[in-house]
Amino acid sequence: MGYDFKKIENKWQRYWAKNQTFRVENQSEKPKFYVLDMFPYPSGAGLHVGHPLGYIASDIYARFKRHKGFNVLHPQGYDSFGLPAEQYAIQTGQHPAKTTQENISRYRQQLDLMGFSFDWSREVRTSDPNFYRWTQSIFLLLFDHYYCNDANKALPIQSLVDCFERKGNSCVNAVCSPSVDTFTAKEWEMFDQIKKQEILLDYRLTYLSEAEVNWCADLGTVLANDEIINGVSERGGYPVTKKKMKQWSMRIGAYAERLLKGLDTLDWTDSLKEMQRNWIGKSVGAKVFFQIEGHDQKIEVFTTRPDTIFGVTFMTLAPELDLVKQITHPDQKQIVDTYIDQTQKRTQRERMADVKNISGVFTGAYVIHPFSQERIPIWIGDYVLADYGTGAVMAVPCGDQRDYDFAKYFDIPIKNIFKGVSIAEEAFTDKSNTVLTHSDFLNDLSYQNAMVKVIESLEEKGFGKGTINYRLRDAIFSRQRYWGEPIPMYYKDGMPQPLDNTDLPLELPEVEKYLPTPEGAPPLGNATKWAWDTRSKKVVANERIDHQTVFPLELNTMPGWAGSSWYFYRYMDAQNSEALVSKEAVSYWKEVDLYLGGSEHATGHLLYSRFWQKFLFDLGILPVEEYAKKLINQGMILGSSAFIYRKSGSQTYVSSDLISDPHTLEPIRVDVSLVNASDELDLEGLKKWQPQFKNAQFELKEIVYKVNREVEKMSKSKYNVVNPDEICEQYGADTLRMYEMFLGPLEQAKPWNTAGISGVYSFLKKYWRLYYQNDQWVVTEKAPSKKALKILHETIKKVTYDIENFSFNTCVSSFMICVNELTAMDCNQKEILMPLTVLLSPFAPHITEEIWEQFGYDQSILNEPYPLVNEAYLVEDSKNYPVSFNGKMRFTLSLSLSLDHQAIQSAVLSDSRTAEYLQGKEPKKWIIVPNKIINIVF
RNA sequence: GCUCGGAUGGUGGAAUUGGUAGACACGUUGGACUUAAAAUCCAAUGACCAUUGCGGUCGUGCGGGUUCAAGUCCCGCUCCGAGUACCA
Repeated sequence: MGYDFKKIENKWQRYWAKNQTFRVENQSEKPKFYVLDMFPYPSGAGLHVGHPLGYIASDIYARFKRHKGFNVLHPQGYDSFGLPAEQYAIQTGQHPAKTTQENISRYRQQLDLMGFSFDWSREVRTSDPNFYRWTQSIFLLLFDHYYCNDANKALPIQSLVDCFERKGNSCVNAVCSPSVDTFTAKEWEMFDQIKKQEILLDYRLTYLSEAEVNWCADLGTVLANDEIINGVSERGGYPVTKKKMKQWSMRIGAYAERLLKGLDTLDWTDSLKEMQRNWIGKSVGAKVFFQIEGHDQKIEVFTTRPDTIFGVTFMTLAPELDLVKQITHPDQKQIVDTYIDQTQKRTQRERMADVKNISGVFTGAYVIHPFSQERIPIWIGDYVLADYGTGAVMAVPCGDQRDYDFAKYFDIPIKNIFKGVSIAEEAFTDKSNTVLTHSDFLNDLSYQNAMVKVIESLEEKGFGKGTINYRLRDAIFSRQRYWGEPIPMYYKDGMPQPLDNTDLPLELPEVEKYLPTPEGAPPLGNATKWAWDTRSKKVVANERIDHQTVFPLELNTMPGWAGSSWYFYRYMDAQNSEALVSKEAVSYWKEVDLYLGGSEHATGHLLYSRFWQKFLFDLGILPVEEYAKKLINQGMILGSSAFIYRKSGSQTYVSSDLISDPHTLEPIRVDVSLVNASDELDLEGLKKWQPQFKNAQFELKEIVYKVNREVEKMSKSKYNVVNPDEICEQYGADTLRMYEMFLGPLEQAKPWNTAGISGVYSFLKKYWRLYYQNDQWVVTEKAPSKKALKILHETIKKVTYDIENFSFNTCVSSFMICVNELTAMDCNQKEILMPLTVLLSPFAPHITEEIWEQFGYDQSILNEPYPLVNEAYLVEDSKNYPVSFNGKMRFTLSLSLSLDHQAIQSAVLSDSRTAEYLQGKEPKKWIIVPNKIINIVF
């Protein structure tokens, strides 16, 4: 009997489940190692071959580390709150919890088929009340803390209250909303409760505010910046507009600098770190205040080029600013109002698509230049964004291209303040090579020197201040959805009040409908039992609301990233009902040693989770400031869609090798399972697949219909999904695992192509035959040859090195070479084959278990690096040997395993031919490249 | 526009980081075994020239440079991918 993968895989998967083989304890003599995957959202479509790529890689690494003697934590769970389950619920009325449960079961089934070594006893689900109870708890902690810039960490809000009572807020250096006014201790005492709460809300790390949000009407919810792509929603591609709403936000900006600095300590790819750096968007510059003519108020601008302040010829404000209406001159009111109206009507997408069109209007108002006292006209224009900086720009057309274009378009004067530079065509934006002129006290200074001097002067005269600005904006935390974590807040006198930690979890209420209410409230507004009784500490029916002891609860839920921002700590202690994770567990596991996931989370999950980490670190709950020192991004596996071509308006389809004029043809996607590896379409299958093809006619060149292929994202709607279950059925899980690794470098995106899988499959069959031939096990105790040992140890060396560098594709190649050579030598000694099995087992765990059962398991070999062959000799028949030039001599050496330079040197020197070339001279310098070439300088 | 990647046979991709370019696999061609098929095994396979020899020439997107030696390092381009986008 040959290699019966079905029998073997089935047997071991059951064995592992029954014996809980991969269960891991929170204490051990061994060193610990934590391998984490980004947990999946269990969608209704199930897994396709792209999903497991990262899981296979992490599983290989986890199994390898176990062999190396580590206590390995390798858990898995589900990010099970989310929009698709809710949308499905809206359409069908099925409770999202039910569909989610079904999807999870299906996922689990598929994951088990691939033989992953997860410790399922630690499974987490973000939608489980026992889990989200702690997500809510973290929310309450954020609510109960503020960020102190002096201590550079989060502190309890009570310490802020103490400070207000003693000295007011002028001495407080904390991160807060820009609207906060200064007050004294006395004034604080005089404020009523509501006012006090309002002020505190301006400091809390999670706060409620009237915010301009990205509203997506089709989804009925607010979206975060990273959920919008090209001005439309990431999910569904619906238009997004701006809208003002009361929203919970997270003061992530407080951590901007630490999030930026922390990147330097992380072993992540440069591109990913760069993405986060850009997203945080630090820019160094200055705030400058411009007095408005005839008003008390000043306009505050942020600029990175305060050195060009004498080049200012106008100001531009974002049309959304409230200030605009206050300062607009009556003569200009109509035109300004019309303009504001227009911009508000435009969606974000239209505004973005329209970058080239310059628009704006003059307000009729002026500011006074702080240094020159010149009158400077104030314009509004939609190239200025309300939510970056202060929403106001000091326009320097000679030094900024957008200001330049705006000035040219509206015929505003342009003042050149750069010596020896022409600005007739475009602005001069080069900072490295400037000399200022027409700039009063900054004349003849370079960029660097002028920056220092102007900021000094601004601060001295009170005209401004050196400032650092971040692009990173506070993250909106409210979602108008049902299927998310309830926010544990109730409302008393319009002010939010937290539940106690001991009252958690605040469980999701049942609702009749999952749509927003007719009044436009979020879906939780449909719940009839959604009020908080402060005496019984229980959720009670809405009709009992009396605003004395029973209050309405918050209707918004948390966004998708809430649970995923800390789930990896829950795995350490998943059943704990006392704390989100116990001190013992967290001090043992500490942090994730290897995190694997897609780079699409660069500015979402991977940033938010770092923020929560730093916050919980400040509170002493977590022991480290960065939870994942090492991160690998697996590349996406893409689908290879198949297209057929219909003649417009007919039922005739033209084979792709006959196409001459593509314009008369409509491309139509067909299911890839109907197409073979040579791009030939199964016509009978197609006719059965969809009724529209039943009476189709085909124009063929040969006897087959050829399709065209195109690489795109794998998705059900593109009919290009390849299912891992089918591959497991046909070739087995071990083949699938190895083939996915063999496909190419882990981090690279690549199209799925089943064509090459037979190579890996025949490798495993060949491997099996090393142990099992003619219906019996054939491994012997005979001593192996030196040559066989060399092959083995070369493979151990190479594969060990490659696994540690996540180069799994070359590992598979090394295995193939090894088995090919061993087969050719007819090699079946136990001393060779057993170590090989240990080495291969992370990749193909089922087949290797089967072999261990027969011959036992010996891991020691992985910890003994290539001890057996360590000598060097010169290749006899090398055509290069020896070559002499310019006083250097080149040799070719054999024997890869010798890293011992002494051995190599003595091998060379003891050769008679060497003496001939050296002619008695002592070698001065050796350049040794093992197994390659050595240079000797003499 | 800016930032970061990348470009190697018919295809996916190797190349120990400056040391025999094309490992390994797919595909293709030929052969063995079979009544036949499947499975398995063997051989050839970058291009061109010579194939009555062993061999030779060119070759890692393009153009230069450094070096005894460059796919790899430096300078200047071209094309492709990803991220980001009026960020003042």
